[in-house]
Amino acid sequence: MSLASAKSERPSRLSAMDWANAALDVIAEEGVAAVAVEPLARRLGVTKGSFYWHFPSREALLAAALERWETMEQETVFGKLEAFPEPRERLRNLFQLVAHELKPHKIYSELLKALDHPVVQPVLARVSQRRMDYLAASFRQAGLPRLDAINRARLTYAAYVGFLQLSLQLGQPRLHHDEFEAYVNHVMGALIP
Amino acid sequence: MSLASAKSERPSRLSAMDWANAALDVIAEEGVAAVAVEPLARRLGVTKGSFYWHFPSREALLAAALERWETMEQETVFGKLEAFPEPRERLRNLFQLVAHELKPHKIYSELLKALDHPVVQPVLARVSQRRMDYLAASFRQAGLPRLDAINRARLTYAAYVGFLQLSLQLGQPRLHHDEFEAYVNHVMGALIP
DNA sequence: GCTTGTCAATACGTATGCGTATGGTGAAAT
DNA sequence: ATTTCACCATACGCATACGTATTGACAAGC
Repeated sequence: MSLASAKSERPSRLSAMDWANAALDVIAEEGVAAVAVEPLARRLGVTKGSFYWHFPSREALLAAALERWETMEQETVFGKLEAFPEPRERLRNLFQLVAHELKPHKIYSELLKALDHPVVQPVLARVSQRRMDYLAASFRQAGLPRLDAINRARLTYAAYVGFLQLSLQLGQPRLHHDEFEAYVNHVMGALIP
Repeated sequence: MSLASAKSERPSRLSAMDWANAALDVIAEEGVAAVAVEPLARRLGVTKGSFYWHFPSREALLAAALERWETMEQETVFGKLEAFPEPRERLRNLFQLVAHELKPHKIYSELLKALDHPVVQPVLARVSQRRMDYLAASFRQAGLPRLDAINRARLTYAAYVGFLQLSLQLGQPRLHHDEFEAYVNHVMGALIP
């Protein structure tokens, strides 16, 4: 635990980033709708008098939190994949990556449920587009024709999004480790050329 | 327009089913969170004094609406497919069906975004499970081994759910008719054995 | 024609959320 | 030691939502 990161430490004084981080925590746990000023303040051990010093509105907090998430996102997901130059191998590792680190995808999953919100929509549109472009480029390098690569990327990303919602939100494919491993292998066999 | 179905007809007196239908309309248009008593009453040209005669609470309305949707669901989606006994052909028609009738899937898509709600969750769990079982059985009949059929069903349904969220909610793959047709063909080529 | 039952209007109480205004506090700067 | 400023508490106004209680309208049945 660092100086001012944990929730129950009372760092005495907060910064705007503390609020943004707390907002991201709440999004991951209870969704965007649960990001309310007074509950957040209680969670941080202060009152909303503090909040409105750091932010002019709830929307501003959401925007700041999402901006923070978007940059973190880009580094973690794409950074780890540049180590694999061979496209097929990179795709395999992409699947393994999103398969074994389900927790960091909770936020993405919750944001999918809040696409009505005008602040959320453009952020998720950018992130999703970047990822699909990345997928399409990888499929292209793996030998698929241009249009096939694009459609395969759409299908692959849709499968990712759908699996996220079904497992994280619905709890539907409640798979154990072995079943999950078998599913990932099946997906890779079906989607990687 | 029938006797008491349209929104601006003022049928003078309402039934519980009218409220449930209106709730489903609102879910399709604005999501579950938008199902509020007073706005619904305004929409129907009455006040909430009417509502609380038909239903004891908002939750009861949601439950009634979802029950109605679940039964309608089962008839429309599965009924049209029993005409095709050959499994591969049936799968093709299933894809074509959900591909060309996107509007009836709006409710499903909105319910996916409301899985936090305790009334929504079990309904969507049942519907999704039935559909995945149906898919798995079809893949099995198409010649896939048991476990492969199950995993292929998971993958296929995840692709369906993901495409729904990406297109209906995010508006991400904003495809024209030809592109869409090409995508569906690509999906069928990749997923149907 | 009077009663009864069904559906609806009105008024009220309560909770929660956003945002504002204003005053308070403690630590650092001078 | 005093001032200053960043941060926070408190109190308020307002809107929206759920739910209750009471009264009213209107058609059907007797």
